[in-house]
Amino acid sequence: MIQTKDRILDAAERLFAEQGYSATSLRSIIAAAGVNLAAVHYHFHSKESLLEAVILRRAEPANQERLELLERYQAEAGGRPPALEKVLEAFLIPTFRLACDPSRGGNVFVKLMGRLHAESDLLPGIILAHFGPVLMRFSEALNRALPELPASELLWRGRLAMGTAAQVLRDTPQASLSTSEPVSQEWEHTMRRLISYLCAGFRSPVVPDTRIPEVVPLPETAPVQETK
Amino acid sequence: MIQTKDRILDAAERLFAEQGYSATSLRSIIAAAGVNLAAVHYHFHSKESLLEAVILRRAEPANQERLELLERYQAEAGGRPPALEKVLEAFLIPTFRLACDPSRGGNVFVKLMGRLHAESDLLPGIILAHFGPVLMRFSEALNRALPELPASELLWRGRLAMGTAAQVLRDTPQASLSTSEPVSQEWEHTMRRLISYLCAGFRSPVVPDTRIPEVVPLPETAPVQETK
DNA sequence: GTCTATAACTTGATAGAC
DNA sequence: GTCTATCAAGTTATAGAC
Repeated sequence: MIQTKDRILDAAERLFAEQGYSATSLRSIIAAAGVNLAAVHYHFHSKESLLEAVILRRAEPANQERLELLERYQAEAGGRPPALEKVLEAFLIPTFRLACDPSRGGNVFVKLMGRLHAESDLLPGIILAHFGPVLMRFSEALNRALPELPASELLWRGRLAMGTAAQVLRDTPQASLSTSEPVSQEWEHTMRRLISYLCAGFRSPVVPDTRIPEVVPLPETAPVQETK
Repeated sequence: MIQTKDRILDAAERLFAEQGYSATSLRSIIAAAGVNLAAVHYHFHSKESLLEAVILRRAEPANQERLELLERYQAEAGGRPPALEKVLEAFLIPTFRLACDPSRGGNVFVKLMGRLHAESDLLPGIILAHFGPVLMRFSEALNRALPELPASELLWRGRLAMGTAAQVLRDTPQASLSTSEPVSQEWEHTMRRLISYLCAGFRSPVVPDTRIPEVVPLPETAPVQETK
């Protein structure tokens, strides 16, 4: 029989994904899991810690996979930086693999991540800290795949890409979850389409900043010649 | 002195945007607005109706503007369908105009919309109904701007674009709100960059569907002629 | 580890005086 | 229209028996 701890995690994962964090009460979770309220506090101290545990259970191995994939692609490229497509793939494959493996939460978890991405203002920064190293490695890889793009623009587009991906994770229906093992076909296609879309965005022409730069007044004590 | 009703709307708008709908209590709203709890129920029946009122106050005129702009661009194009850039502009200009007019909620409202876009599973469909006509007109315009793109792909990319825009609205800092009137410069630039990014995505190559089509078995009892 | 019981508090909503 | 007072229900969290 499945452990109480896992049943709580499963139920919480599903309900958080469906209704959001604050809209989901611990009581609805224990009802769905068929366990006692006190068990939640025994295993996970608090509601917030429960959310963190729900996330870490999936995100930890997925992030590991992401780094391994990126490293492999870098090795395959033989010294040269891997192409943009490959970098995105290294990030998205583990994501979509989660999405089609029922034993790893299936569609539910990625939906949760898509949600939290918007709700995250009130999320404990601790959670985001777990994604820190991964994000750093990938932004570095993006930088090398798009050397022409100014760093600030790259950062911005990176965030847009995250928003776009979150959108896909959120509203892709939970269709083929009950189907057989390599459900991947549908997801594979979705991922290819997403990557094509994202690459085009990353490579779109940079719009020059035509703003009038703010005039920063020189300190009064500045000598005359310094203005040049 | 400002009416109670408006003070409630203002406070609710800000708090919903900052914390999300379910995480914001009516009591925190009345505290911020400096009004009585009963006043909320007097003016807006319920919490849900309050949210609806908050949205409609801004969305109604913005949607009007969107339709007018689209119509103007169509007239300017003289019979021919306006370019993709123009269609996106017609949708986004009113959005970003909201974002830089302090008297119309400024950054706060667009942030709320960015949030609700993700939280919307539990939102009353009534609200989305108000956007219905606008979305219909624009998807039609998009279709004519991109005649080569299959309808299903266009719909999908349209949703991605909404997700991308929501991301921008959500995390653009509330910087220049306190600055002088035509704050627009910063937003104008942001909008241009967003449009460039989105156009590239819309025009990215379509990934062919390599999935094996599912075999639909014919019903055994079906007579040959009856199907028609 | 799992339960019951309950504390301590917050929530949305309403009735009724002014 | 605006207030006070209050309801009924729901919330997270904990103490203590088994």
